[in-house]
Amino acid sequence: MSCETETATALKDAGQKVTPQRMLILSSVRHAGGHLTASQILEEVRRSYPYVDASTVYRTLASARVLKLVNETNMGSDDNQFEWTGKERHHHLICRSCGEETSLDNSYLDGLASTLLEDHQFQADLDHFAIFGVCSGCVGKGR
Amino acid sequence: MSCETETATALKDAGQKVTPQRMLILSSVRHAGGHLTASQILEEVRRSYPYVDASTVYRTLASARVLKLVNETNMGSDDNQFEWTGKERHHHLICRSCGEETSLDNSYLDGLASTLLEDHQFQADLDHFAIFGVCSGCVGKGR
DNA sequence: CTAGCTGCAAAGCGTTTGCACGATG
DNA sequence: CATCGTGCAAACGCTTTGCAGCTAG
Repeated sequence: MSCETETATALKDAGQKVTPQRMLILSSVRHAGGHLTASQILEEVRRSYPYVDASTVYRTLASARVLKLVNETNMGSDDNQFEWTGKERHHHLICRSCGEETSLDNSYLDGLASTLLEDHQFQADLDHFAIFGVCSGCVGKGR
Repeated sequence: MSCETETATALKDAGQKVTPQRMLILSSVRHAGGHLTASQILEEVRRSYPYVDASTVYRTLASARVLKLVNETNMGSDDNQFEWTGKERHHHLICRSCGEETSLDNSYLDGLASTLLEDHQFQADLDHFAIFGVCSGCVGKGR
């Protein structure tokens, strides 16, 4: 089953209609291989289908988020970013200085999650985390 | 030295003027003992000084942030929250279900910080972190 | 055919900015 | 008295909503 068929099936299973706009929006997020802001998605989609409205993008992303097809994260800037929900959970190291983003394996936070559960009976939602700091390159430059 | 004197001194040392608005805004954050949104601060300040403008609050908070008197955090909602920068670093557990906030000692993230530095040469900025999840009470209720 | 998606336009919300007046040091 | 902060109003960017028409199932 191709990516597109899979996405279409997910929509149908949820009782939602498959429209060209939705397929473009979801494809764009899926194949970006990272985070996109809503406006980046809009821009991307408009390359192949110029009359898509911003509200359609927001509405599509909102329902796709409910279906767990995409997830939304605040990466520090004013507008949130969306990305395709892959199988593997992962996190991000974001450099405050140069903006570089590094993926971080989920195992780094497994320990923390179990400690929080033990000490605070708190089920931490550590599926997708953004950690800010300064990357190796920028530390070297004394920034 | 009282809280107010200390705040005033910090402003003067930075070459900024001490005005009643600033003192009220900073006092309000300082004594809240937690996070406040910009509009909560505005509301609070207007109780004693009704003609304060929202822009003044934003401008004051912006310069106070530069002076490290306050810090700003995105707690998941649309508008950011401010809090007084205390001596001790700490984090927050925020319940996705009931909204309850628990403070978390910094020690929980010390290990993570050193691992990130070792493995990725990444100086993580883990001074003030918001961790989302489900608290003990809400887990019990099956939410 | 009918539910629900789309585009358009307008409004909503938090935040920022330009400007002239007023207060601080 | 010079500088900087303030209030006011307007602008701004992102997001949401109401509505009429259209389209997928």
